[in-house]
Amino acid sequence: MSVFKKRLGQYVSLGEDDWLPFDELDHHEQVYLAGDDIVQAGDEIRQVFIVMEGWAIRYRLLEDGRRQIVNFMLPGDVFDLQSLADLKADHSLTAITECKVLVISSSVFVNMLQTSASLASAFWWSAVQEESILREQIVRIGRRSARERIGHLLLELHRRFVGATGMEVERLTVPLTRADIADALGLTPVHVSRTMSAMRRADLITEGRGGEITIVDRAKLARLSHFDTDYLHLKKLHITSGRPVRDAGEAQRGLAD
Amino acid sequence: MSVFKKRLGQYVSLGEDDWLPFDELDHHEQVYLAGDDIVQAGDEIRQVFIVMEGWAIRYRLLEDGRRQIVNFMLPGDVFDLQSLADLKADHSLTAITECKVLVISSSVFVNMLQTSASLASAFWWSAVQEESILREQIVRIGRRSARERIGHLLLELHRRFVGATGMEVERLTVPLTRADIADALGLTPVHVSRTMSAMRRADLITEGRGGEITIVDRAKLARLSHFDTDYLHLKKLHITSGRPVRDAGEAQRGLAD
DNA sequence: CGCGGATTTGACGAACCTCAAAGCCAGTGG
DNA sequence: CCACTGGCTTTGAGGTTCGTCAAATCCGCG
Repeated sequence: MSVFKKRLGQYVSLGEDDWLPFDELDHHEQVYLAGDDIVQAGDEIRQVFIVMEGWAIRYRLLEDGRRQIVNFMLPGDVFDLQSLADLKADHSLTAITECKVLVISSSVFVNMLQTSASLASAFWWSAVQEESILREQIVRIGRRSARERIGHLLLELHRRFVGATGMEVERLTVPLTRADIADALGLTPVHVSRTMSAMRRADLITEGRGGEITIVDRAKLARLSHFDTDYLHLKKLHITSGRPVRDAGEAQRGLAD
Repeated sequence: MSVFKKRLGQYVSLGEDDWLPFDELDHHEQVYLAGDDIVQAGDEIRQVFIVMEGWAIRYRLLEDGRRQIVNFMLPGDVFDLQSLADLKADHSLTAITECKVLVISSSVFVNMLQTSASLASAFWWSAVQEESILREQIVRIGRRSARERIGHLLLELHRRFVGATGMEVERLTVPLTRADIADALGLTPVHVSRTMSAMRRADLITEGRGGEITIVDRAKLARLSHFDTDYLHLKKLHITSGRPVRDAGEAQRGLAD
């Protein structure tokens, strides 16, 4: 099953049949190389995108060159649902690794949402989760120290990666430079470097070659970073007649997992 | 016309007829006093809320008491559209002045969206704008100095207030303490106080009694704060057969207005 | 007038930034 | 196979912005 069906499956249980209206959609797959723009600020977008492979960033550039990464797009993430409102993009999107992306015309997509209540519900969850991640990003950079920010971000990326791929990896390969991390967290590359060195010395993380980061003790790092998965809304619901109903068998409130 | 019809009217042109499905909705009005919680983190919300009067804040509390205000809710703002996905709130909402709020059951609200494409489009815009404001908040606290943050926030609040009420006020009455501003911008009350004093001395703002703030020279403050209204998506579109079409007569790109 | 909450001011400290040089790769070409 | 290159990371020294603590002031209100 594809990444993104797996990801939406974190929240809703959809059978293969439920996906039919989606599978019949007219779409095409597009490959972007690392560094390619997917969306530029000012573009009028008429498509919905779904990341199938690779990582991308959403960011804004200030006139003086400062950059703020707003969030990360991982495999399974759906984006520019905002295009359904037919607005100009107020930010840019760039692939940071080679990316395979599914492209669907907004109007075709809207039609699908109208025919299938369960799919609409699934994609609505995706939009809600994205917004929730934005809010958490605000808390992260507004009220946390450098070490907390980095730890918290790593835990989020790990959790999202596991959620999307279904692979319970220990080691997370993060294709981010120190500058990327800095621009996401409102820090400088230099300070990120220093802080991560300290985290390595404190046995919180280890780093291998090629951006491979291992979180040594997730519970410990979660405590130090005040990380709680609630905002990712990972509880699974069951769809019944278009209205999701909470599944009592899946109650769990996750600390670092 | 009510505040929030006026606000949604910033983006879509809806006649009185278009509002009929909405006006027939079963709803009630609720008054909250300053300090009252409207939503608490952890609540399972089944309602959509529309602020008619007053200001509210959406915030998260960390275990050690740190608070981050995620955004401000002004008259005309619609919130907890996320409740349509039937999730637990991951943040709290509190009135900071006396608030009059329209409360509508989520399921009733969803039905309305399905019957009226133009209303669905209008509320979709509202959700998109809210998300865009969140992104700008990230840029604001991630990559701007204290003075830029405060100036930028004041300009946003001013612009949103004018948009919602239709009143082209010069003087903005901001019911925020220094602690509120600090918690919104990732600063401390002390530093906010110092920075605003400096802004007064620099003739950027003046403050009267009761939280009344006047932005002396909007264009100048906008330049200093790198404020650009694009992210508020204020361009008006016309609805035609459910799909909005750009109105060529309204092209304008706003600096501080 | 006096109380309580918010704001301001001052002195000092910490977290994070800037500039700059050195180190570390991975890839390239001789 | 080795030297060279360019990008990223690390380290150091010193500076700035913002935070902390605490006292003083202001202001609305009973």
